[in-house]
Amino acid sequence: MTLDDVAKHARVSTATVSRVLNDAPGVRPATRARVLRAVEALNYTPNLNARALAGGSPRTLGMIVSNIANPFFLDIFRCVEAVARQRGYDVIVTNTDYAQDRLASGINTMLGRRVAGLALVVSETVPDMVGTLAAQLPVVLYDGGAHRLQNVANIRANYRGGMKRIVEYLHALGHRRMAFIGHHTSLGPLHERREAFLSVAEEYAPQVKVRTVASADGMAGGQMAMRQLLESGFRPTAVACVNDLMAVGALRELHARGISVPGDVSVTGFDNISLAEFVTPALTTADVPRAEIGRLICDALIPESGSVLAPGREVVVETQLIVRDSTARPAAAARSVPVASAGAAGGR
Amino acid sequence: MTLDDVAKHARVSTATVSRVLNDAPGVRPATRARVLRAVEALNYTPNLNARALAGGSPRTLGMIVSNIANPFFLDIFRCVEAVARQRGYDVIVTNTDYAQDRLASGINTMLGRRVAGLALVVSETVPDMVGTLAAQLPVVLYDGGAHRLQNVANIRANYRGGMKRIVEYLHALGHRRMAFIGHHTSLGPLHERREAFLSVAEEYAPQVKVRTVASADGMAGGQMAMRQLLESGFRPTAVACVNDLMAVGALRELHARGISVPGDVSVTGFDNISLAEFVTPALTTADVPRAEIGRLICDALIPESGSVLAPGREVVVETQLIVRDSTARPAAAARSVPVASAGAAGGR
DNA sequence: CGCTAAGGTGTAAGCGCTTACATTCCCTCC
DNA sequence: GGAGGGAATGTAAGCGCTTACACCTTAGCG
Repeated sequence: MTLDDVAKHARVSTATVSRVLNDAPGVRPATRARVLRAVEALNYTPNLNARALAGGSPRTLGMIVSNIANPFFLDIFRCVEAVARQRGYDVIVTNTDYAQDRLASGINTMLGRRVAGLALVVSETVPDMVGTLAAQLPVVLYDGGAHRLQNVANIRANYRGGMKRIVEYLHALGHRRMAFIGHHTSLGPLHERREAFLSVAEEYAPQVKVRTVASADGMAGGQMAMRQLLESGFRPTAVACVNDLMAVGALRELHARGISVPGDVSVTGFDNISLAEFVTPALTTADVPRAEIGRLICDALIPESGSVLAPGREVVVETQLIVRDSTARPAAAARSVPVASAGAAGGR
Repeated sequence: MTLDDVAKHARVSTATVSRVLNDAPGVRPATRARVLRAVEALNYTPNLNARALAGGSPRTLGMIVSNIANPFFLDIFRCVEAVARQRGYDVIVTNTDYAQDRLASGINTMLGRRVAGLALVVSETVPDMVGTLAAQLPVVLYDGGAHRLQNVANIRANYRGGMKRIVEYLHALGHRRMAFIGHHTSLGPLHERREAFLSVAEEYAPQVKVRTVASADGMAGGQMAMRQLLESGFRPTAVACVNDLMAVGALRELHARGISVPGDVSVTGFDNISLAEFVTPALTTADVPRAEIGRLICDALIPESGSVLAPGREVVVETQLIVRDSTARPAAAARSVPVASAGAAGGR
């Protein structure tokens, strides 16, 4: 089924059919109706490849995320999709699993598809490619960290601020031995959260002892990290996790060992994915507004929208502390007895 | 950057460049090297649209799922992607949120992109369109239910069998008042699970009392359904949920009301998503082998692979009961006394 | 040494669409 | 009634690629 078939059937030229399909002005209603009828009758589906090739605006957005299994990324994707869809775009997504080579190949695929714009919602190092990339199409970077670039729009969440709020909250509750559970701590933006944790904790040093561990992103990773932490001998009264998913894993390990949360140990997450409300105990976390991020991404990528976000500019979205049931004052015993094994003061 | 540029740079014709890029035989190694160097130098990315248009095999698979926010579907997607990727294909996915019109538009988009094959992993009614669809490209249907079609490959999980095993297991534990929590119970395959629950329960009638409720798919829906169930006055000692995600929501509601699981009420899920292991208590569920499903989908869609799954054929994958901590014998009181306003046992 | 047969490489015809430009049509107005 | 002017429609040139086919080497053989 091609445009030509439709044109013949409707007894018009391909140009007219094309006009109807792209609802361009200047087609007599009668003609338009005839064409639409032909389309219907022939069950015609435009060939998107041909359309893209011929230079019609592609109306497809590309998005690359680090870990689509993490609901945080998934939420962003869904928000972007919802907004884009509403403006007549669809979005194709690809996943890197934090692997840099997959990022590169993902970018190439997107480029090859000639997407109208590309959102890079990844934590891993963005190859130099991105520099030249921005010359070819609108690009927006979420969480680009150190790789923030001159000529692309940058969105980032104030992770430092959020983590600071979490640590201060824990400190205010009376916690003096804290740990941080992260993943891929070498990657820019993830590194930042760990740094934020450490530097805020340091403000309270030497009063507050810290320790950090890392594992793979995900619930299993969180569980593993908590296991390592506990086996290290360090006995934190509060554990801050780099994201909610890992916190859920951490919770699991604590439960398995009969350590009560928040009775014995407080746990915090980050992101405020919907799961955070559903685990037991419900997670204290920092909300990262995915809907807003999604909207910003679309604004930056779709020309029609009055973009607030010019290339080269950076928008910082704020996080918000959400207190639920996984945090509480440390047990009296823990508060008074400083415990010697707290030797391993964190990273650095 | 076009093929032409590369050709000029390498001082060959576009045909030769194309041959190199598709590693077709019959290019002198020296020439090949020169072309590759030019590609490198110019940082050339082939235009996938043009390639698809020109009739090269598309090497892109399409997949449509009902609810990508449900890890079950996401897992299938990831498995399909992994296998496809390994065979040089990439896959684009789109999401219907159980809406039939979005299914139709998704199919059109996929068709428009001229994907090499299309996997329909949806619960909603598949429009007649599918009939003609299969004439155009390889199509595989997962869970097509009643809409199983003659000319497409069908994969389905033995939900009935899995549900039967769950109900029998619960019955064997001594449960005599059971409920079922579902969603979209009008949709074929989802309807099937509810029916399976009811018919198995009926075998034990009138000894076993049942009740079913439904809400939206997802944790919030599960919570809502459980709330409705409890407020209805019916006091089941066991609740079977249509999937793990809803079970997690149900768990939450029980916890909020201080009803202990499995002490007061047993809960089961379905699918065995990874979250099922991480919630407290860990969910008893039925494992649906997503990896196998993913492999079957790829086999059906990618011609190279020695497809076990010819069009028109149906493959049934088996489920397996996974017993964890959310099920137990009903409390003695519940077994003898028909009504139990379960005392607060709650957390921990 | 000339002929043939491959193997390498180039040429050019599309693939299905969009769009600038040309053409036709139908009114309007003098 | 004919000229002028929009509005409606048609024509055709690509978009970047693949591929059948033509062409030109080169090597092998008699």
